[in-house]
Amino acid sequence: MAVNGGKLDEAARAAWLYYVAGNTQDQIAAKLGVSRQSAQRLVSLAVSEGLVKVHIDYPIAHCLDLSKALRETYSLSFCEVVPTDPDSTSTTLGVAQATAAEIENWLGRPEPLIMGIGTGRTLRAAVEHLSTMECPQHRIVSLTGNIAPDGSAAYYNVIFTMADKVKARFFPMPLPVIASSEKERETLHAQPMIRPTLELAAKADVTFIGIGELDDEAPLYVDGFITREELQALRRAGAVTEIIGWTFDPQGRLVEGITNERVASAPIPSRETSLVIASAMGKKKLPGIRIALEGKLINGLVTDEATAEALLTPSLR
Amino acid sequence: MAVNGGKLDEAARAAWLYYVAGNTQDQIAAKLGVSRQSAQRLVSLAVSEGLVKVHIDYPIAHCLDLSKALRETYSLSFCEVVPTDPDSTSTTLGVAQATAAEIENWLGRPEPLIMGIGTGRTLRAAVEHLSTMECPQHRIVSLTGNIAPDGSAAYYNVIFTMADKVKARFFPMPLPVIASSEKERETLHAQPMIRPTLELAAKADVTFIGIGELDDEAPLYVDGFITREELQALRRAGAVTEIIGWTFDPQGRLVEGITNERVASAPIPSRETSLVIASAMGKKKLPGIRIALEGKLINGLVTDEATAEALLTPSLR
DNA sequence: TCATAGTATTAGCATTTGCTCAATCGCTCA
DNA sequence: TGAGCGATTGAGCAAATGCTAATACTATGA
Repeated sequence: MAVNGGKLDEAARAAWLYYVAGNTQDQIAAKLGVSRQSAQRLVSLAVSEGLVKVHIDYPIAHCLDLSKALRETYSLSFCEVVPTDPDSTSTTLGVAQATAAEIENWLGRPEPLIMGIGTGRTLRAAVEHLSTMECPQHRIVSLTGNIAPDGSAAYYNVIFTMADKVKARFFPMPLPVIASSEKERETLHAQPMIRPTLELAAKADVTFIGIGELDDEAPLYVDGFITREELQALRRAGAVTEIIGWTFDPQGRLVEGITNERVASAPIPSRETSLVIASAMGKKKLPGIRIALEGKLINGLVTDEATAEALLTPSLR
Repeated sequence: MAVNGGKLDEAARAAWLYYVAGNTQDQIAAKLGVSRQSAQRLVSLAVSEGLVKVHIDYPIAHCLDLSKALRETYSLSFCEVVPTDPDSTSTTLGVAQATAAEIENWLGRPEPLIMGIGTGRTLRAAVEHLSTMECPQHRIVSLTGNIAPDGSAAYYNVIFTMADKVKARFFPMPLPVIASSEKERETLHAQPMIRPTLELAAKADVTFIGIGELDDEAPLYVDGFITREELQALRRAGAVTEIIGWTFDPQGRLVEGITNERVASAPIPSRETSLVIASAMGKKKLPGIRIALEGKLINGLVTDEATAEALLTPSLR
């Protein structure tokens, strides 16, 4: 650790000399007393370790227009649109960074607040972009259980990753994502360790969530929280999208009778009294995002240009 | 403006594709439908226009140690130490960026606050690194007059530059930096436009200042606020450093009888009830920083490694 | 002491980037 | 209409960067 820390220290220094002071790698090598190649390694290590944060501080007109249009069309309190890289296959590029910036923005406030955190690939990517911060005044509460079907910690439950980066009071949910029966869920929720956490989640000032698909790569199915049969039953019952374990039909209603009665997650916090921000982009998520917007399941959105444009084109449904 | 804005828009997009999405300039050129060289130009334009903000998000152990040591030695409430580039001749490299980040940090808070702003090269460089922000809840007050001896706006009075970047309520001081007599100063200060500004300055929650030398390149002299004779007289009277127009001797006392009676600046706000952060680095500023620290003229500091180390070496005085 | 596995370092090369200079474009004004 | 002039563009090249494969080093255990 000390060795590794020392290495990162050097990497940070090299990256500083490179990006901030504008040195070439040769100059850095000379200053740090290493070879040119080692200097290059240090810089690229710093980049790959996420030590180097780049952001483009200019409101691109088209993105601003889209974000304004989305805010008006769906009466959102918050909306951020990042550029699209047409060739990239990533489903988080840009959105992750912007979400991280918004999370940091909230955590940077001195007055204590409660932040709710959902789950998923996008949110995980966002959390990986967080800076290390000290904010013991805040409470961060997971909205979903963190126990995978095999008993291990669910990988895409981001709260533990977040705890590595941010010093705050964390409230994970030591629960499965979906209980085996409605009764079990009630029992679990009544536990003295769980109840206060659920109450905290309901009081969140701001909440960040992802939006899940229910196609063949549905995260809920891929991660083993539901069976293939349950997935198919959900789809037959009209479920199209999933948010923190809850599945919704195209009208934004919870699909009844299959898994929702057993979902152990907290409900989505109130959109009347708090901010619920979804981060999602990409064609596959489009129907889900639309449902979340039209069903008023969210009142904040981080997405990319291409998705924003599609959301503003009413034609294809 | 529309043309220029459109250009910056493209530049921002190119920079985003380059730095965030990780494209090469050839790929960017293809996506934007321009030549490789044009793409390169757009990216470098974005960099030179300051659209690209890079920061290294890793606490370099040595810098942290120094900042902690400085905090303890001089009972500071705030201290930030940035790396030193041994070859750089800049007197602002790193410190400007770190100061800008700290200013942004304060301005990002939702609760209204009063920020005092001094003057000088370092502060100006810091302000140039600020992002554009909307924060109408805050009030930003200049501690020094902004009228140069020739009647024009004083260049190193940073409040107008800051107003270009940040949307807040600004309170400049339509005064010369040094009045022609003690009496004139009293008259000026009694003016209905000035008095409330001075009162505001005294209530600042946080204040950012630079530290000026009194050698032959003393900013006060170079910018024409004092004559060569006055500079020499100040030095003979023991003055070593200058903060927002006020000159101090090695014990941190105001030097009497030469210019201080005529300085039209607001006093340095209280270090008991507010945070006063100085940004300065470099050998030439060392005596000034020392005086500010030992004389308790400040309770916050942004500096670089080399300067920090020198400040912690008591030997040479 | 020596073998060994894993890690770190170096050399060399292909790619990418930044810069200069000459050519072209587009706009203004006579 | 066309000369003049600044701004923009593209070609070519030198510098900087990133990658790969080969080599050296280090720590561990027999």
